[in-house]
Parts: sequence; structure tokens; C-alpha cells
Amino acid sequence: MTKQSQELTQKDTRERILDAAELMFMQHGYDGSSMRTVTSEAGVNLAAANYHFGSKEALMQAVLRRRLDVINQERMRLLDEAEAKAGGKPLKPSVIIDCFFGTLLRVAADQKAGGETFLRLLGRTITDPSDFIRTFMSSEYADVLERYKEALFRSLPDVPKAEIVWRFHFMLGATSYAITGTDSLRLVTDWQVDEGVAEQEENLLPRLMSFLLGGLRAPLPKIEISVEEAASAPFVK
Amino acid sequence: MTKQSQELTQKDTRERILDAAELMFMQHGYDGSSMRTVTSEAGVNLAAANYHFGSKEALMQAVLRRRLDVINQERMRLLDEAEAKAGGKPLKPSVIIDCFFGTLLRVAADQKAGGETFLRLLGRTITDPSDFIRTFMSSEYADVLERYKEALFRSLPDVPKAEIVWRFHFMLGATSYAITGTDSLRLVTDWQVDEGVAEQEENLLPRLMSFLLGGLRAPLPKIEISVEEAASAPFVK
DNA sequence: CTAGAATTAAAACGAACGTTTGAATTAGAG
DNA sequence: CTCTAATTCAAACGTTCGTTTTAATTCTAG
Repeated sequence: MTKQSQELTQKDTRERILDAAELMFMQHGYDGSSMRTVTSEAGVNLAAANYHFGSKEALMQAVLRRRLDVINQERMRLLDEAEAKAGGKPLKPSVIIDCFFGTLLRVAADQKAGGETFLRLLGRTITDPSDFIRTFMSSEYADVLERYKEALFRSLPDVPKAEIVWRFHFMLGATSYAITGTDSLRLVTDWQVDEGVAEQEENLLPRLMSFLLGGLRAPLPKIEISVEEAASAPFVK
Repeated sequence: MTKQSQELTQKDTRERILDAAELMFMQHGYDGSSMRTVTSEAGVNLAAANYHFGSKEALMQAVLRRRLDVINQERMRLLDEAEAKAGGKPLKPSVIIDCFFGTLLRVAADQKAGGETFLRLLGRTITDPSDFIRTFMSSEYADVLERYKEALFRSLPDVPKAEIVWRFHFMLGATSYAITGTDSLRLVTDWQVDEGVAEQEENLLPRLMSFLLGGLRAPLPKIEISVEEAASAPFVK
């Protein structure tokens, strides 16, 4: 059997498992989902999941990788493009933020039948307690995060780097929580009964963008920085 | 046996279970923690947990309630106090934000041996996939959220209420993610090896506060609002 | 068509799970 | 002290978990 035909025959089962796993992991979390519910939801045999992916952990990684690769490649491409166009000059913060967070929302919302689901899965995954997930996400994001941090440092030369790292951190949190959608605190209750899901995404992006930029460019807090702390501040290279 | 002596004798076991559960739930999540690891960590018999709390779900609720009650009562008290002092005039956004988010960080950080742990547990709990946790948090937070939303509406009369609700939502996300601490993406890597944990908390508050206020007061996004959407916007009463 | 690899299918494995049971132990009230 | 209720304890319950095994089936290259 050739490689090409393998992929064709596997594609059905593999992708059905990935789709079902994406949905179940989003709805019930990694620990809350079982291989049995995933495979039965996918309409395939239980053993097929272990045959194609090896283990539940590997399945989770495959679910995440399928979408994250696309998103992170697009993030890199857009930042390269913007920096090339700027010709050595620092980028505007709004451009950087849009490349990073805007890409996430746009790409994830674009992909038919799964983008929305993945977006919410990602929001939960970022705070997932499982060690292997945190390790995986860390390695998966290392390059792109380093790239964007450097871009922000150049973009905001007067802001301490430690402060930028903190605010990037806060922005990630606001975004991850925003896209989780199902508001655990029911802050937003009667939600889009008449309208489609797409419309929510459309409006989420500009709203979130305004918030993130406002936070990123907020006045610096007044903190007494001790000498020792300044020396050990993160990422002051 | 009198009620008082009951509480005294139960206190040891009950609180040891609560402390251990708080720690395990924080470290491994609700689904990732077992009654066996919790009770063995607490140094008590397995059945003691079900005896004192009835079930694993009830144990989780007791863990959350123990700290949330204190925090939310303090939130209510401070807002009452601030509004009484203002004498009918709207409060400044910074005051409201400090009452809500500042109280969380201060009270949780104050409580000896557990405040820090609970803070991180709460960060994860807010995005936990379990249905019963979301339901519990929703009901536990309903009153205080309603109170703070109203205060923000009065504080920012020119900002559409829907926008305020969105930004409250984003602020919750930034905070919950910020206090989760263990950065899943390792954005902050070499972290306070020399310094204690307390110092992180000290600096987190002003940093987070600046970010939240910047986001809250950011320029409004440009969104085309259709008539239908405006009519069904959340919480426009 | 046929040999052989790839895939699917059914069944079972041992381990870990939340919970329950019933006896043993502890502690306070009269 | 004695009786009774509260608590602790060891053991087991039935279920579900991720994974493995082994056989049946499907598909394709030659």
C-alpha cells in the first residue's frame, strides 16, 4: 500500500476521531473524556484510536497540533510580512496584537465545522492542569512567543520588558477566557438566541482588541522595585 | 454530643480534608484528583471524606465555599462602604475594580497556608469543564456580579452596557489566568528563584490593576451594530 | 488472482475510580 | 460507669478507565 493511499483510507477514521476528540475534550475536558465516548461519538471502534494515535495523550496532542500548526505558522508569516513592510522600524503595538490574537480568532473561526470548537478547547487547554498538556503547549508555543515578545520589546522601548511580559500574560488570559465562550459565571446570560454563532465571533474580535490594546498601553503601575528583583526580573536580557 | 463539641472533634479531620482537597484540586484539577489521593494526603481514612462531605462533588463545593464566602462578603461590604461614602454619586471605575479584584488578591493572599493555593485553584475552577462546578460558581457569584455590574453601569454612563459586560468578562479572564500562576506557556520562565512567593503577589496586584483599568477605559471598538443585535444585546435593560 | 500489509473488530486485561458497608473505636451525657 | 451517638477504619462493591491482544476483514501491489 502506498503512502498516498494509506492517507486516503486512514483519513476518514483518523479525522473522525480527531473531530470527535476535539468536541469531547472541549465539552468535558481531557480527564473528563474517555476513549470510549470519543470513539463511539466518532462512530469507530475503540481500538482504532490507539491504533492510529498510540495513546490518549498522543491523541490530545494530535488534536491540538492539527489546528495550532496552522495558526502559529500564520502568526509567524504575518509578523514577518509586517516587519518586512516596516523596513527595520518598530511595529505599532496594535499591529503586533492583531497578528497574534487576531490570527487566532480569524483562523480558528474560519475553519469549517471545528474552528469554533477548537477555539473553546484551546481556551480551556491553556489552563489545563495536566502536566503533559502544559509541557506540550509550552514547546509548541516557544518559538512564536519569543518572536512576539521581541517585537513588543522593540515596539514599546520605554516600557520595562518585565512589564511587557506581564501584560502579554494578562492578554493571553483575557483572550483564553473570552473564547471559552460558555461563561462559567453566567455573566452573559441570555445569549444570541436568535443570532448565529458567527456573529458573536465577528463582534468579539474588535471588542477584545480594544480591551487588549487598552491594557497593553495603560499607565505603568507604581511599584517599588528592589535592586534584587530588578536583577532577577524575567527576560531582561 | 453537643453541637460545639461536634465541631471541635470534626474540625481536625474536616479541615485536613479540605486543605488537602484544595491542594490536590489545584495541582491536578477536579477530575485529575481522586478521593484516595486527597484522603491519603490529608492523613485520614478514605471513607472519612464521604462521611463528612457526602460525595466528591460536595467536597469540591465545600472547598470553594470556604474561601469564596469570605471573599464575596468582603466584596459586598467594601462596595457598600464605598457607595455610602460617595453619597449617591457614581464611583470611580478604579474603586470598583479594586473592590472586586483587589479584594480577591488581598483576602486570598492574606489567609495563611492556603490563600495562595486557593487563588490558583479558583483560576482553574472558573474555566473548569465540569457542569456542576460551573453551576455552583454561577449561583455562588450571581449576587455579587449583579451588584458590581450595576456599579460599573453607573460609573461609566457613556459606555454601552453590553460593552461593560464584555470588558468585565475580559477582566475576569485576565485575572483568573494571572493568578493561575504556573504559566502553561512558560511565558515567564526563570521565575523568582531567589525570592519568595509573597513578593510575586505583592507586585501582581498593581500590575494587574493597571492592565485592567487600561482595558476597561480603552476607546470603544468600531462595530456595526445591527438593529436586531442591539435589541437583543445582553443586559440592556 | 493472490500474497501480504494495513485496518477494523470484539473481547478481555489489570488498575483505579467513587461509594458503601459493617464492625471497631472514640467521646460526651446522664 | 454506662449507654448512645459520632467517628474512624479496613474491606469490598460494582463500574469505568486506558490499553492490549488476537482474530477477522479490507485493501493493494505484483
